[in-house]
Amino acid sequence: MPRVSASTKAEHRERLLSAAAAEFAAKGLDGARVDDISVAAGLAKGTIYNYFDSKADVFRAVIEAWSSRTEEVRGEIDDEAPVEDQLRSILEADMQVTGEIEEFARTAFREVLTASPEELADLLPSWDPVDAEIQRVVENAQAAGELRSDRSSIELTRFLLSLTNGMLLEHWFPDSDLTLEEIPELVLDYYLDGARTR
Amino acid sequence: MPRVSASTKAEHRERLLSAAAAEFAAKGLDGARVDDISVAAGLAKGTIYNYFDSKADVFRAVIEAWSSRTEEVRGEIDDEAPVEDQLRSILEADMQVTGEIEEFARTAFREVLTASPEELADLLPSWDPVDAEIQRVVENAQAAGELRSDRSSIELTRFLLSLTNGMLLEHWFPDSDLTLEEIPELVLDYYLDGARTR
Amino acid sequence: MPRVSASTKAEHRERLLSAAAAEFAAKGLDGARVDDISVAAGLAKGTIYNYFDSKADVFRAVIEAWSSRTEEVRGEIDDEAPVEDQLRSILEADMQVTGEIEEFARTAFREVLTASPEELADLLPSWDPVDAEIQRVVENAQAAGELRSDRSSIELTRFLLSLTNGMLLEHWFPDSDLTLEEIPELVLDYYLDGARTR
Amino acid sequence: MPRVSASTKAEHRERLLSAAAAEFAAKGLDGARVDDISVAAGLAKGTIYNYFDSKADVFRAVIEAWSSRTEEVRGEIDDEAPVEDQLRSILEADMQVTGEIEEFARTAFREVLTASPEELADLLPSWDPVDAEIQRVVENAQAAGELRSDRSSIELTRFLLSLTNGMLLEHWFPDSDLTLEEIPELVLDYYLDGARTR
DNA sequence: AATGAATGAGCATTCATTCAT
DNA sequence: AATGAATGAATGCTCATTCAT
Repeated sequence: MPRVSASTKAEHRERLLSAAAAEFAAKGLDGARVDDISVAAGLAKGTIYNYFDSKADVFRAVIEAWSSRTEEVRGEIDDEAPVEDQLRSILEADMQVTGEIEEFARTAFREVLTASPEELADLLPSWDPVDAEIQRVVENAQAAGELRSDRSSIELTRFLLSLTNGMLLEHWFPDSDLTLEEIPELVLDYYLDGARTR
Repeated sequence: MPRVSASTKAEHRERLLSAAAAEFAAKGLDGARVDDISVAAGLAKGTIYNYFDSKADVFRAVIEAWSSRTEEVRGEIDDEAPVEDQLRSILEADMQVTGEIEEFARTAFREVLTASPEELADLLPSWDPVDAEIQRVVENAQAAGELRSDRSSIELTRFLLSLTNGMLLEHWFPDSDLTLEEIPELVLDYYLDGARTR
Repeated sequence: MPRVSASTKAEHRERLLSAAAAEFAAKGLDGARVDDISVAAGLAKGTIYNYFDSKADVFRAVIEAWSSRTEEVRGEIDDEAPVEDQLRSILEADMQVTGEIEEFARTAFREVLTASPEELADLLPSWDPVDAEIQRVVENAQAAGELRSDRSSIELTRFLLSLTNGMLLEHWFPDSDLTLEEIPELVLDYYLDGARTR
Repeated sequence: MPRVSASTKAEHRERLLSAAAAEFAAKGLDGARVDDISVAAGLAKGTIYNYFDSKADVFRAVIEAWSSRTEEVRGEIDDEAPVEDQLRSILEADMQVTGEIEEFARTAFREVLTASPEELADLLPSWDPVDAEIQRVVENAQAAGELRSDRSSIELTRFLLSLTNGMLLEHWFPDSDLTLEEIPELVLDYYLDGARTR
């Protein structure tokens, strides 16, 4: 019989992920110390290696947890609602989850800008550059005539993602007064109507 | 009498900055090795410390050089031109300079996302969150009725910066097919007109 | 009632010894991992500690098994045969057993050269420096006038052992083309007649 | 100007090699700690890495020093002398040098028996299985009719090397009473005349 | 007996920075 | 100013062994 039950093991894994998110958030990927994560999770320094292969593996697992959490929170999108509302609920869910792991998210963003693609591949299992869910909403809206059709759905999706990511960056700039909560509304406004006088 | 003339010293400093930009670009801030920078500049490994106090100091100096270069390239903006053209020339100049130091820019972006504000203060001399030049153009355009007036010039400026930065991020994502050259036109289109059908 | 029968236990022990021999052979004493041995034997990683006290204890047990096997294979020596034939059958039996555990034998040899005598004592139960069986054959041959009598039987025995061990070493040198099978004949030739012209 | 002169640097290297030989001798290759070697040489723990790339590199360097020392001590061989005398002076020189680094030699022998060829390649720059100097002497002696000609010079050289190595092994066996000094004479006697009654 | 999670000592290597020359 | 040897703090990861179940 194992020394701890499967449920204890799962709990330990949770605690490690949680401690890791905090540690990465506070110190960044390079700055975080594996031993500290393990100890912060209430385990001995080496124990984390019973759960993860390496520091990069821990990082990857935290990202995955974030990703799952996002899908979970997004929930179902109502296809019949105006594009505005559909996008709003997606953006709000995203910002909510991002807020939950606020500081880790910043670190994760940071690592995407890692110098070498090889290292990056080590950190992210895969990176789907276009968000499928958003693209679906965009396509429907184009079909319904709500969004421009002179740009492909991929292009319009990237526009939304770029704008959102840019806002997040802005939010993370030192001394920024842009809060996470305002982002969805701002993004929607700018995304849909642009800056030109109508 | 100094052992090397002032001009030699200036040249050594240039070479160090140049080597540093390349090294930071290739390996990131953490990954770059001070020794390598000094040697790549044709000097002995310790010599860089006669020019800079620390690795962070070198980084800061590279950023400053980049910043100066940006202002230099932008040149004068024609106040009378349509807002579209004014913004285009700013964006094109920015992308040109970014292109010149492509990889370093990515690293610099990355470091702005550093976990702790203290460390960041160590890296960046100051960080003016809103670009004054762009804001001026926006204000004029609002006055001329070319841009919406229900948002402040600060807000519209941030919109432009966020979108541009988001596009840069997109450009730097692994396997992205978005090139630097296309960014100004895309940004302008999205910025001015948004995604909604007109 | 024990949870496994005595015969199951004996079989587990066998499997562990066998897996250990393979592991030590492939990785050496230091390189071998206790966990791997246990798992390779089809048991859980900690189970090996129900059979052996420590890694050194496992190693010792493998050596003992090898030693028993050697005696078993040698069988009876025909006292009446020429010394040449007696020695040949001993050497051939030894090389056969060595061949059976080829790679482990190399590791065992290696460990005999361990730096500290204390560690060695931990690894080998005892080490009888002169092989009694060979010495008996040598003594008989001296009595029969077949071997020189100006050297003691101990000396002549050591000569044989040194030469054989030296050949094994040679066989184990990287890129050696000396095979185990040729060793008995070569050893006999050199041992009996030396290198000088007769 | 460097902080220490070239001669100081050379001396440091010597001290490191010396400390390394002692450390490897006492603890074996695996057991030796790089830090300890550096500190034992009177330098800070990291300084050894200014002289060598890795632990394996240090080991290699000690082997090379041993090898050079052997050539140096062997000196010139008198081609005209009887084969017996030529071989004796080679063997005596070898045993003398081996004696000088007695314990390290044992460790080096041990590592030649390393399980994997790749690791070995990491330790030894190259391994010439037949000693050229001895082979030359053997060839001359065969030409002069002093040694058997039914075996190639390579074979007879290997015979000598195997016997010598076997004796060294014997000498290193725990509780052996065979001294290094006796080895040359014993080897010569056995090598030339074998064990059979003449 | 069997299991396998937990433990924590142990270690090679890196590299920013110092400073004697 | 330039040099480059010396320094030593710092850390990811391994693995023999323990022991609760």
